[in-house]
Amino acid sequence: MSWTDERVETLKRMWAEGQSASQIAKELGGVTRNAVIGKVHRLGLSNRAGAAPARPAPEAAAAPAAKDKPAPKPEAEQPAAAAAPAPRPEPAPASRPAAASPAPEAQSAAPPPPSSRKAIVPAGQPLPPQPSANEISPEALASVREVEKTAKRLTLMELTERTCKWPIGDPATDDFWFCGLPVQQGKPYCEAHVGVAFQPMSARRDRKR
DNA sequence: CCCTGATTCGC
DNA sequence: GCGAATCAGG
Repeated sequence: MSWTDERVETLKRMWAEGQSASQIAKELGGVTRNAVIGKVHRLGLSNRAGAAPARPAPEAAAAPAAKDKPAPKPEAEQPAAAAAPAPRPEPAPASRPAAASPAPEAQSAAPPPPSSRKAIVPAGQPLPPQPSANEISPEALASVREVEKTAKRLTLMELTERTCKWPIGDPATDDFWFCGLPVQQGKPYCEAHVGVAFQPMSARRDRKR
């Protein structure tokens, strides 16, 4: 795969959106996160908001000796960076593009409690893609079935923070185990199970009787 | 252990 | 220019 304009564009966009290099690599396909990071650097768009610990000076290493080591120029870094001391108006930790709320009218939630309350957190994102369907997507179901074939079949005691805790089988029988595949970070389940565990919203109607 | 980005350097 | 290997940190 090569860095076509299109791919570079996607890279730029996603990087700007705060997507991680691995996510971008996954999206692009055919490249590793290393490749993405390398490209990001070469493109000169490195540090996103203040999240870069910035490797301290690696320090000019030892002796170049006789090899082809042109005189190491101490200062020869990014020319562009220096010229643009980007002022950072918003220290917002969230790198999400502010949701467009064209409706200035009331309607919006978030009734700000007058006071006497601990500062309420700004509130989460507007949960964008919410398919109205309360059904599990066919793909999700399919992948679950697929996954259950390759699951690690862990026992309760074998579960860790990083193993999918999705139960499979009947607890009343020996045929019961936990998925055990690597969890999706921050979630209790693997990707496939997260897909079915966190449904958009369940319209669990009380049975219509 | 999982992840993140940063840097180096042979290609 | 590219990106694997490596590094440093969370």
